[in-house]
Amino acid sequence: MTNADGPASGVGATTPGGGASGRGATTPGGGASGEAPSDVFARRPKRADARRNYEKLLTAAREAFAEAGVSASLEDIARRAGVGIGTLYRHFPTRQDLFESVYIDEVEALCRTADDLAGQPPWDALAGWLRRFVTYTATKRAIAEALNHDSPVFATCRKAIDAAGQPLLSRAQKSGDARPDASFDDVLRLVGGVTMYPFADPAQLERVLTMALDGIRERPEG
Amino acid sequence: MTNADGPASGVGATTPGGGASGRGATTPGGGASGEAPSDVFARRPKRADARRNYEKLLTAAREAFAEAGVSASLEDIARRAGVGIGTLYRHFPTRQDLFESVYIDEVEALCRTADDLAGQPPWDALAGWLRRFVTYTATKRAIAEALNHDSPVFATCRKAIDAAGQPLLSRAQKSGDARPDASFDDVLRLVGGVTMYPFADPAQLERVLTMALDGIRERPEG
DNA sequence: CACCATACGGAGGGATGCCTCCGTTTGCAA
DNA sequence: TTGCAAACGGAGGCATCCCTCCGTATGGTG
Repeated sequence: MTNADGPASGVGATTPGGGASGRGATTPGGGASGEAPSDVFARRPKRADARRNYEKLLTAAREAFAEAGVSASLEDIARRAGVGIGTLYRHFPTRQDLFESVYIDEVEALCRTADDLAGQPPWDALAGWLRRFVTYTATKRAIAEALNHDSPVFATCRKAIDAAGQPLLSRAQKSGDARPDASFDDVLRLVGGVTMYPFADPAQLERVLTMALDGIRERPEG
Repeated sequence: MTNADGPASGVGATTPGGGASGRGATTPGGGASGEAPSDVFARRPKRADARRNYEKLLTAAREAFAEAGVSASLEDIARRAGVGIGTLYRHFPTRQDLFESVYIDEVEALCRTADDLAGQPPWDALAGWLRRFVTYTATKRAIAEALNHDSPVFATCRKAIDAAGQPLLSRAQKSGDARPDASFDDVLRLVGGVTMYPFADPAQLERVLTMALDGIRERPEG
């Protein structure tokens, strides 16, 4: 797995001292109980009903952000999830927390697919992962501009994506399939941009994606 | 001074007395003015102070949208422009009007560059125009998601862009420079996506743009 | 079963934004 | 210079959202 280590489980639990929104309370820093964090990101609640509501909120938030963008009303999200507004705030003290949690879910799924593709030939592995990356950006697009890019969560996720995808690119470059003068970040920008606007026609997505991949591919001869 | 003109033309002149934001319709029957309107979009006010404020508002709006996104406060925009909120509403009865006006400005500039490039070799002309297109999308990005895609203004702009760029692509395809299996819309999506996120490093923008253009280019061998 | 820590729901105060309305100012033509 | 239509500014009513607070409900354990 890509996660090298896992210091405290709650990467983005609550904003540290300096931050605004002086809540706190939830997920107290002192909860050093002996749980084995399965990954860096885990921070699900433990009681059954709480966990259920947590999931419902996450789903509702994903939908709401996709539909209404980053300015979706939190009260509407609570309504969609069928819980009270208070419950939303307990789980996600700030709007940022909600963004981050939705985002983290996506990143985890994306990183997992890199492992699944490890056995493929270099170019196929890279192309396959980039295809998966496109669906990731489609979800991310809605909340990207509001994600706090200085947040430690964001940095951690970015590192996880790099760790998952960078090897695939390097391998394809070593084998001569991918052009050598492209950085990993270049590639992500090119491919990620493809979903800037939603596609009505899946066939078109396929065509555009093919063009993007051709742009990444090494040209046959000079 | 000496503004020698004032043809009351325009796609969406100010809403008539009643109130509802019924757009369009204008299309003055006669076009009795002696001047040939250089484009379909013009709808500037005629009195000097009004025109001045109109421009100030447009500039302020462009800035505000770029910074704060589509949900920028209208009152803040009026403040930036140094005019009262009432003035803003007189010129732009709805938020959509403001979006559209900013957008139209950009489209006009983009279309003009197509003419400038007409004399270039096929591929150079296409590539040059697509480079300009990138800067257009950078501005558009902020307001794109809020633009009413059903608006007649949007449709008109889209047509104008097609009319400006499509010939460049066709020419490059006929000359064998651009791949034949790419529609104009495909190309715009690929290139436009490049600016999904702002670039800190101009050199990187150049690299990614090169990759995108390579994806559009016909591959050397068969 | 009984207890209590944990979680829940939603009313309500405060803040902000949207948009209208109207008294005042100003450009410009006679 | 004068008169008036056009444009201006901003107060204020209404709507919405954010977030807190606290009484109530419930899961899980002894």
